[in-house]
Amino acid sequence: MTTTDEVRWLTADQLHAWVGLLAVAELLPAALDSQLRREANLTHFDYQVLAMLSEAPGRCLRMTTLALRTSATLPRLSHVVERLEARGLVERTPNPDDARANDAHLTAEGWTTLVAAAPGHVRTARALVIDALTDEQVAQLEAITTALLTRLDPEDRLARRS
Amino acid sequence: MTTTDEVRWLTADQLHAWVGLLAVAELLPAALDSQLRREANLTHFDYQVLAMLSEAPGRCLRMTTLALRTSATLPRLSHVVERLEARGLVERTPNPDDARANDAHLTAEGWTTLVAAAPGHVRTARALVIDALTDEQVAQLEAITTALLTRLDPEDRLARRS
DNA sequence: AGGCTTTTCTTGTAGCGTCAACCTTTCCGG
DNA sequence: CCGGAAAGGTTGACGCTACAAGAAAAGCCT
Repeated sequence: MTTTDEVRWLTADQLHAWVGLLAVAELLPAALDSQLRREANLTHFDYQVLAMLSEAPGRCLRMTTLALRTSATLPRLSHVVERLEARGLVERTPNPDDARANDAHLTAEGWTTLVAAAPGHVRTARALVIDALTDEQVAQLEAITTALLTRLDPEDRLARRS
Repeated sequence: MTTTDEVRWLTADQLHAWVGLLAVAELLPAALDSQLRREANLTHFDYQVLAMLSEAPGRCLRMTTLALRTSATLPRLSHVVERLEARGLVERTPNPDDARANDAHLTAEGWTTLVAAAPGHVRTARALVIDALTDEQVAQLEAITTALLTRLDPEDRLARRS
């Protein structure tokens, strides 16, 4: 895999931005997990699953669609939904149109759990990210993440609800 | 923990930036792990450990210092170094000045492993992040991550080599 | 010096994610 | 139709991380 090309090392500015991004990518998920574990006994990924279901029509999505919306692999989602189902927050039912597919839908208890967890989560999002930036920086961040996702997620599988 | 204050929900712009950042924080570490696993049989965290040691004077750091430099908990580092030591990439020796402390230092084999892995890693960093952004955006990203780290890492434990 | 706290690091366990293998069902070419 | 390939999910095993507990040395206070 080592081409004969010379390596183009990073400049000091580029290195700073790179190291900063790595640190954020390392610390942010841990911080979100920690807060949600404490206050709602949920993983951040659990929360995302419940949130995506809550926004879907009928609060119901096929497993594959849900996996794409949450940027997760199918085995991972399968395991997580299995646990959420054991806790009564989600239910799986066979899809009537396609016997291969399974529909995951949010239970009433899952809905109340999500509603109870949401305020604390949003507060954390503000405290750690949004309120630490100027409005201009928020706009810049949106443009930057969009650019990065074209590389990180070429098929653009992410939720584009608009 | 639910204060009586009303929740300040996110605006559409803020939500976009937030969701984008979450997706990046989810996908970037996975992509880096994947590339390094394939080409060098290293975790991205393994790589960071080796890289930090390589930059230290004498290619040697105390475990606690190394943990701070890599934003890791001490148990995590202890386990990782144990595996790296089993592979001959790192060695642990008791610190002569403080009998509680252990020094981790890079072996010759660890150095060659790191040197072999570095070009591919830098290429990935460019392909996924740096080359996807304009110079102006790189500067913006550096400012944004710096602002975020004051919240995510209040004690500012991260490497500040300058 | 004696005892208490703090620091430093290791260990063990439980939980979560990845990977490979597998089983169905559906699609599609001939 | 029928047989092979693809799509949709599940399962089990393995590896890594967090958390809690513990051991040992250093610092501190009197």
